[in-house]
Order: sequence, then structure tokens, then C-alpha cells
Amino acid sequence: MPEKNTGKSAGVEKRPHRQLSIKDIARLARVSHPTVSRALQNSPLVNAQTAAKIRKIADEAGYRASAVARGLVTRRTRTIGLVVTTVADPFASEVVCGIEQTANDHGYSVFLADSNADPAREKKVVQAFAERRVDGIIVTSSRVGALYLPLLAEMMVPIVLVNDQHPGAFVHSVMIENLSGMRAIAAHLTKLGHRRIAYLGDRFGYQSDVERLAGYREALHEAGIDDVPELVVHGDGKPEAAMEAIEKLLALADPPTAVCCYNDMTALGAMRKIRMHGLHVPEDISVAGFDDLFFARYTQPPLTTIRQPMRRMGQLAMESLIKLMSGEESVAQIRVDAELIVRESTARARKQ
Amino acid sequence: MPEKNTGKSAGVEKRPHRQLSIKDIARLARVSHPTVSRALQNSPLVNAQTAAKIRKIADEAGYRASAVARGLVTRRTRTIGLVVTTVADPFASEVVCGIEQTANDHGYSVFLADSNADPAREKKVVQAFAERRVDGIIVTSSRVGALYLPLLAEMMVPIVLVNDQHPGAFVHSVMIENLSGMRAIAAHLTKLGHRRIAYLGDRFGYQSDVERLAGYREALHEAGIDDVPELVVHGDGKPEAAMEAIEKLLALADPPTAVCCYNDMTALGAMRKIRMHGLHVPEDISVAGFDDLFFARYTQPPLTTIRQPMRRMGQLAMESLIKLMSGEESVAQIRVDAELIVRESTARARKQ
DNA sequence: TTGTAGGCGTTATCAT
DNA sequence: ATGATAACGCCTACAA
Repeated sequence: MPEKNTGKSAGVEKRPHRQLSIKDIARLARVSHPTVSRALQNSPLVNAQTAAKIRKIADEAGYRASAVARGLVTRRTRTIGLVVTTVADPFASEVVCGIEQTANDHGYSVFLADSNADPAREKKVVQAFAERRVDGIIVTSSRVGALYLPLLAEMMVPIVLVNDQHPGAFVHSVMIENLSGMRAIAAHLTKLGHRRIAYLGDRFGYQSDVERLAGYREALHEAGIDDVPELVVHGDGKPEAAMEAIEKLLALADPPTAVCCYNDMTALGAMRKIRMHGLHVPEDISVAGFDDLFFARYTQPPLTTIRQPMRRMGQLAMESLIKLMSGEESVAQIRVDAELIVRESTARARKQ
Repeated sequence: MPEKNTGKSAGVEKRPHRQLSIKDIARLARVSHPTVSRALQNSPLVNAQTAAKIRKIADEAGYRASAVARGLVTRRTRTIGLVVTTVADPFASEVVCGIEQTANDHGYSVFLADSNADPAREKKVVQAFAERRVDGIIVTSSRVGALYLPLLAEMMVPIVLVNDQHPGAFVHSVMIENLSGMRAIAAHLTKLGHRRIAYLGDRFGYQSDVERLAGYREALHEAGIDDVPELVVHGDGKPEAAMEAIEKLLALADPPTAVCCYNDMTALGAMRKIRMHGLHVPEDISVAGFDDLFFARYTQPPLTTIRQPMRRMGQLAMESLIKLMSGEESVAQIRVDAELIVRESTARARKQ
């Protein structure tokens, strides 16, 4: 029986060629299937010799046990679902990389899904994960996290969030130290003699933006600088919006001498626009980022920023999830430290 | 029976809580399971009224059919494996994004795996895909493609390659028009009056590097410029190596007035190093990239480059794979056109 | 140490 | 139009 038609309307689909099954190996090895199963799992309940023979035969035959059949009976697929706003974002892709490596090292496969910050798509994606019977889920940098919670809760599987904008108290998460990170950047600028320091944020109200803004404020207060509302503007975490937002700053009667950007992507747009105005970084205005994406050291000038250990954060998230999936406890909120990286986009303030 | 211990050594693992099955829904709806199955598949073989009732009940109960059980019987998992050198690469992540979206729109889920260009890992990854019984595989920007072929061939599933460095004639692939793309860039430079134009390539011998180098040469020949071996150097497609490689060019007694870089990442490193030498782009030397990654428009100066429609290429690859998985024919080699994007990193050659 | 007999949750086949 | 029954490929009692 090589192939047979499924009888579907199109009539084009065919059943794929049949793979070797455990029974085929059993026949070849002249033992029963369970014995093959045991041998392949290195069970001590099987004679070492026969086990070796079976493994040899299975190997030569190119036999691969079906994870789907195994998943059906064990009720664990050794699969996780990874939701990300979009992989085409340098921050997300680094985190994904860390997650994937760790998952792989522990025998897990990962289903990747982009949500595009589209609630409808997000729902589809989570439902797909439910049908796939994933053992756990990681959500990275979600902007609509609030929508997940009910959906995800239904699935009855552990969930870990990475830098989520809506940290529910009851879920597990890995987050960067937003506040102290941004405080370090802002303090770096005050120490360089800056007094008019602006903050170019993400969308107003996002958790990480709130925390970073708070860090910026703390540093300024410590340096005896009062809040100046006109120096706080918001973009959306991407270069385009940053180019618009910084216009407001540059149009000020007394423009800032330094700008703390929400992240490196924002800094990228800010630096571009500054240049388009004929101004120079850092001579006319200092610019700092957050994330330390790969391009930060190659911008002109190289970008002073805060390093987030993105891969490490992915790894931590996956390790946490693995614990949870094994029924163990795991730290609910993991906070990782940020590191100030001083490059050339920040310099001493000119004498006013 | 809420939970029971598996009896594994650790003793910590538990069977996850039982999900609703088709039989549960059947009981609730007072029909047989096959009828539920049919109703949920919108089969015409079931009374419209009862079908509606069943769907309502299933929906309210939050029932999700198990894709793993379905996969076992249908022998199709509606799952694909996606191998990428590393997602933490802007080119790859864009392609992945296009693939994922398209897959999702067609009801496919994608397993993502990084190979890290490590043959051992690559093997593990492909074996995992085999065990997962993926219906197809896409490999993006592989640098060790040659290793795959035997492994992948065993799997008996369709394979599509995206910008692979070792295009086997017998596989399906989506590739950018490397030659004409690089020729367009080089021609753009000759038209600007440049005569000493360098080529800063990827690793020597890679298919895409060979093709782009050929395009560069064609353009120069058309402009009546002879080959100058010392003007052709190689990096590895990343900024660090580019910084080293361009040193050779800058150290020349008669350095080039323009450099065609293998890709944008290479250009990023090249521009940085040029600046470190106190030179300016494009006044002292023009620089061009290839890919049009997101940052290209934000470099200082913005980068002249060749646009690869990365998402589109991912989409094409996935669509091609879907056809193949359905047993249809599909174009073996899809070549997509590159588009010249002129920005500010290239300018007229100064009078010598 | 090994084999036998279930069952995991679907879809498919054959009755009815 | 629906229901009984048998796979799918594996794991896991339990029996031998």
C-alpha cells in the first residue's frame, strides 16, 4: 500500500509515504514493540545486549520515533509556544534566539508565532497553541498582554512573560531593571554637566515606559533638577515616531542638551532627525539609548546605551518555564540587571 | 482521576490535567463522537441543526481539538520546520516573519530552530523535525547546506531553500537576483564617475558572494574598467570582519573612491572604520550595501543599497512549500528582483 | 527480562 | 444523517 487518495474534493492530496514504525523495528529485531520502545528509551528493564542490537537496527534503518504518537499517550508534547509581536525586531529576535537554544538543549521544540500586536491574530495564535497541546508558553514584549490572560488561563499550561507591558501579578516573568537602568543613563548625563535633559519615551502608559521615565526623573531629582514637562515626549519605540517626537524638543525655545531615549530604535530615529537639522551628536546634543542592540556600536557616533542581556533573558525565561512544566516551583518575577555602556554619543555639556 | 504520578525517578513530574475530548462533547450533545468530528469539520454529512448545536456546545465548553491526535491519524501535522542560522540576524528575522505569517494564514504552525552554523546542532535540529513529523521544511541562508541534503532527503518531505549558499539543482528555492542587483549598485557608482571601485565580499566562495562579485565585475567592464585584484577583499557578512577587511583597502597606495559591500551589515562595519580613519562618507569614499535592512535609512549618512523584499521572499517560499506539501508542482527556482535604493552614502567621485 | 493488552483523541470505514 | 468500530504509533501497566 504505497499511497492512497484521501478522497478530498481537490483530489490532489495524497497520504505521505509511510514512515517506519516501532513495529517494523520490532520485526527486524525479532522482539516485541514494547521491547524496542524500552531499548530506545535506555530503560534498564531490557537486556543490554538486545538493547544494543535494537538500537543498531533502528539506527541503520533510519528510524525516528514519532513525537506525535508519543505526545498522544504521554500527554506531554515537549513543545512550547512562543508569541512575539514580531520577530522582525532586533530585541525580540535576540530573546527568541536565547529561548530557542535553551529549549533545544532540553529537548523542547518551539512553535513560533507573530502576533503583530493584532488582537485577532493573537487569539488565533493562542488557539493554535492550545490545539497543538504545547506544554508551556512564553510571551515576549507583548503590547496587548491583557488580552492573553483569559485566553491563556484556559489552557492550563505554565506561562512566562518577557518584558511584558502588562505584568499581571500572578504570572511568571523575566524583566529588565527598567528604573535603575534609565536612572544610570540619566545620572551619567547629569554628571557630564547636563541640566536640560529630555526623555523621549515609548507610548504613554506602557509599563516599561513608566518605569524608565521614573528612573530618568529620579536621576534628575538627585542632581537637583526639577521636572520640566515640556522635556518629556513620547514616540512608539520605533525610529519613525522618534523622528516626529524629537521635533517638539528641537523646536523648543531652549532645547535640551541631552536626550534619554526609551530604546536604541528610538535613538536611531532621534539621531537621524538631529542630523537633518544640521546639528551634531554629541557636540550639540547628547543622545542615549537603551537595549544595546547590535547596531549600537556602529552608529555614527557609537551609541551610549544600557545593555539588556537579551539572550540571557530568553534563556532565563525558558529555564523558568521548564521548571514550571516539570511541576516545580520557580521564581515568579525575575529581574535582571541592566549595564551602562558609555560610547561616543554622549559628551560633556557645553558651557551655556 | 485528577492527576497521577508517572513514577519517573525525579518523582516530581505529573500528568497534566486532562483536557476535554471529543467524547466529552459527544456526551454533552447526546451524539456519537464521529458526529462531533464531522460537525466541527463543517462536513456536509451532518444535519445543519445538530451541527450548529454541537458547535455551540463545543464552543461554550472551550473545546479545542487535539492537533496531535489528528496528526496521528491523518499522518499530516500541518506543521513545518524552519531552520535558520540564527534568528538574531535582521535578514533572517525578516524572512522568518514572512514565512510565519503565511504559514499561519494557511493553518500551518512553524517550528523554529537555529542552527548556529554548527553542523552538530544542525543535525539535531533536523532529527527533531523528523520526529515531529513536520510536513515540510524551509532552510534560510544556510552556510552548511551541503550537510542537509542527505539528512533532509531521508525525511521524504518537501524542502524549500531561501538564499541558500549551496543551491542544489534538485531542490526548490527562492533566491534574490544577486548578480543584477550588485551590477546595478556598481553601475550606479561608475555613473557617478568612480573608477577605483572596491568590492568587500562575504566569505570567499559562497554562492551569493560569487554572484554578487560577478555583478560588480560586469558593471565595471561595461564602464571600461579593468579588474584590479587588490580592490577585491572578503569579510564574513558581518560588521566586525568588514572593519578588518576594509583596512586593506584603506591602506592601499591608491585607495578606492567607492566600496560595494556584500550586504548592509558589512557596510555598517565599513562605514564605522572609515570614520575611525577620519575619513567621511561619501565625501572621501562612497559606500553601498545590499539588503536594505531596517537601519539602512538611519545610518549616517543613510545607506545606498539594494532592496531585497525579505518578507515577500519568505512568503514565496512558504507558498511554494504549501503547494509541494499538497502534492502540486511548484516552480523549482524562484528568482526575485532586487531594487536599487539610492540614499546619501554614495556621491560623485571627486576630481582626481 | 520479555510479551500481551489496553488506551491516548482523532479521523476513516463501514454499517445502518 | 448517524453510529459502531477500527486504525494511527507509541507507552505502560500487568502478566508471564
